[in-house]
Amino acid sequence: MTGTPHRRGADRTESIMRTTLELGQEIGYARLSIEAVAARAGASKQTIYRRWSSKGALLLDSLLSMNGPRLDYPDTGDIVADLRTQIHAAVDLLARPPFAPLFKALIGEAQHDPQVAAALNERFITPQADKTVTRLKTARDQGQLSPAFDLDLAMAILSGPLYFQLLITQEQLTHEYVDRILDALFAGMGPRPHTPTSHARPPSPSVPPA
Amino acid sequence: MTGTPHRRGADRTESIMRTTLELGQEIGYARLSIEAVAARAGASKQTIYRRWSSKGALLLDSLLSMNGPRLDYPDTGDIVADLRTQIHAAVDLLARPPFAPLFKALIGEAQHDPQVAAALNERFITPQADKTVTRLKTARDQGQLSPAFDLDLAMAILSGPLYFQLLITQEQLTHEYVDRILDALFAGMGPRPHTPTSHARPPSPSVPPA
Amino acid sequence: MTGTPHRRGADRTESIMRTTLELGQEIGYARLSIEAVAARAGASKQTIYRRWSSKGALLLDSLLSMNGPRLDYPDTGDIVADLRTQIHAAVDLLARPPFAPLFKALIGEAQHDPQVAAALNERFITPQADKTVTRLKTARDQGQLSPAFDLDLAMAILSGPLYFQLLITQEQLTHEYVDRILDALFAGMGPRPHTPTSHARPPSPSVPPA
Amino acid sequence: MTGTPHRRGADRTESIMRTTLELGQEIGYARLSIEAVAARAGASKQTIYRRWSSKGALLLDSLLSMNGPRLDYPDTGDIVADLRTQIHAAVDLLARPPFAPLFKALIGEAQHDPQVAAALNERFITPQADKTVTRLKTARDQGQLSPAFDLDLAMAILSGPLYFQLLITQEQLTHEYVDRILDALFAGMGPRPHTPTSHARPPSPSVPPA
DNA sequence: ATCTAATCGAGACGGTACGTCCCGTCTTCTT
DNA sequence: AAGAAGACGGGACGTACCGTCTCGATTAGAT
Repeated sequence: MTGTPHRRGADRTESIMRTTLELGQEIGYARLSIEAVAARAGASKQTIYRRWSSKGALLLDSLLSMNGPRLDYPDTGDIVADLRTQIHAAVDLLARPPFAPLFKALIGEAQHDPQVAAALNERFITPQADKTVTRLKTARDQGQLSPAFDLDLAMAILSGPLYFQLLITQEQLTHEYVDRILDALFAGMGPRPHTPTSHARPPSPSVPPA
Repeated sequence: MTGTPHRRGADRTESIMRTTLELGQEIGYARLSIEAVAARAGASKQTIYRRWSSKGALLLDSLLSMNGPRLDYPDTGDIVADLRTQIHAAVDLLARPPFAPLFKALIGEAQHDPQVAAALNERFITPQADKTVTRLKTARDQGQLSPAFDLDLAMAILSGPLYFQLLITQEQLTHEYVDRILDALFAGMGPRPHTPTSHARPPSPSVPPA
Repeated sequence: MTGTPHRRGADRTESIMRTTLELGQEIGYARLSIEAVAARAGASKQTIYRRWSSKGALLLDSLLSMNGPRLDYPDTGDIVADLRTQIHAAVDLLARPPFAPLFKALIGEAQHDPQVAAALNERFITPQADKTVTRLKTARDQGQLSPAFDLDLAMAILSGPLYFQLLITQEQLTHEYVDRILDALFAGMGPRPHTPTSHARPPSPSVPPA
Repeated sequence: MTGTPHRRGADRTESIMRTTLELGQEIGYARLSIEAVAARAGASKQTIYRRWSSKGALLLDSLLSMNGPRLDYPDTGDIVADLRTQIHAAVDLLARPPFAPLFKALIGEAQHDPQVAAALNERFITPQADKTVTRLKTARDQGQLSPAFDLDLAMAILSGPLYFQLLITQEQLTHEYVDRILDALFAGMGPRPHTPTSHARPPSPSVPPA
């Protein structure tokens, strides 16, 4: 007689994902084994393999199941402030413990598992990109964005520097760093009469080109 | 005294690294085993473990040993053109077969192996960043760069979008895409009288030195 | 419920033991590796380690599983003849090819593996000793044995010389040699009027059954 | 610079053998490696391999080099007493710590290494047997031994039971046990008017009862 | 309410690779 | 010339997990 009777379906799915996150946080993704998840979750390996085709797939689902603070854009009318708000939230969730190591590991996994890469894009990156582009479109219509700015590049330009910090240099990703990146991006690298962007401050009456 | 551990030592080292790249290209990093490298290189596992503490460390060394086309900056006087040249070269080497999969896998490995992450930064990323910053400093002194631009962010802003494309969306990284990113970055996202940047065209005599 | 762990369990066990004996005979115990047994038996190493904790334990089980000619004592009424019969059978089985080398190796293993030593005694030596003592008791009651003879020493005195020949001098252990030893033991080393023991000949009507 | 300069020849030989015994006593023969002996003795592996062809050969030499209390027979005129004295000495040396485990291991090694078996016989067993037979011959001439006793069997019959106790049952080998064996052997197993053997007492005038 | 089919926990199984130990040979440098 | 040091190819160790596979016990829905 086992302690708990066999529970089925969604029940099992959910408890396996919860265990995956727990165990992943404790020992790290690299040392996480399906065997160990099964043991800790009181599930059989079959039950896991029935649902997920790989460790990466399991982790992806587990992370997405967190249903953490929804990463949705506010619209206060100030695009830079809104980006800042949203990116701060994303950074808080994904670039800090306890989930940063797992999120990073997931991206690591995507480097040699095309299925994980595809699923990650489909279920997380693209939706996030869509929201960003939508919000930026509104801003462009309001004149807060250079009309020449190529929105297709938005995600790469906005997120790229942050992923770089997260994945490559692996230095701490602070709010202050996010702000500096945003300021630099809005100002541009090119030479011009230095019109100090006001974006680092609370929403000022936007759109005042002379 | 030669400085090298022994002739046969260096010999073995080199042949093991060559085999690692070969085999890694054939079967992919994930399925690459130290056992298999040893077998193909005609070396014993100990000989490999004597030199490298992990598969990641071995791959890092192997990739760096390629001594491929040196990724050094030209200085034609036009910063955008020079960045373009240099980044095109980097993309050709690292974001295309045969090395892209291994380079991606290496970064993947860095996500759960701090030693690999540290070595990657120390031996590849930081030197590359230093060269970039040096070249940008020259450009700033020549007025080709916004004096307000924070050079500490340069690598993140310039490389981030490319790594994003390489690691996250995993879409093809073309020269054309690089150019678009560069243009967008120099123009900036912020609204302003659209002074078309000249960077896509041959170096214009921008701000002569006094 | 069958009592056996599963049909396939017993199957595997049996085929591994058979392979052990085969391979052991071919290449000798010293060069016998669990790795090789696994490979030849088409089993995984884990399957072997699940059942046996060491090479010695595996060999012991394999040898005992032979269920060769049962080494049981006859009782013809003539103790010396019966000992001779039984010891001849034991010698034929354990002191000659194909099993002698493995049996010797097993005893060799017992010299540095207490578990093997204990198991060897418990499962082979002691049972054999018990049978011997039982048969000797009957003989003593019939006056065929010196009443002063210490039965606790029986195994050591009867088997010792044979193990000495087998393990130490490593000369051939012939039936003739066994007979000479038996004669000498029954006669004793001490001086006395040489009453020729009849034991070297067919059972003479010594002490008729009542 | 090493602490001690390279010493040569016999010096090295002797220190390696000493280390072998030391280390063998500490960790047991099974876990004793030539690598470890070399390290502890401050010798190179070559130096060991130059002198000994196997671990067994090294151990044999090391044990024989002890030059312990010479196992030579006294001749007090009482054969049983002399055997007792000599065997007690042998047991004290070889069947007790610290050398028993190594001696047993050596015999174990002889079971799968014919070279060790041959050397063990040639250099230890046979010489010992010769001494025994010589002493027994004297005793026979003095009428202390059955004239029918086959001296070729002497070693097997006298030593066999002790080796049995040492190698097979692996129970403690006490002086008392030795005495009981001697008594039983001299008395013989066969039935006869129970003439209590006097062997446990000082040499009584042997020679048969009329 | 019973039966049947799906699902589960448990864990054996063949397999691959791990990282380690030690083998016996070899090369190099030291004394 | 002899030795210390230790690199080297090789073989095996015992372990960890992989993904697949029985095997009964449990459970839910169809009868």
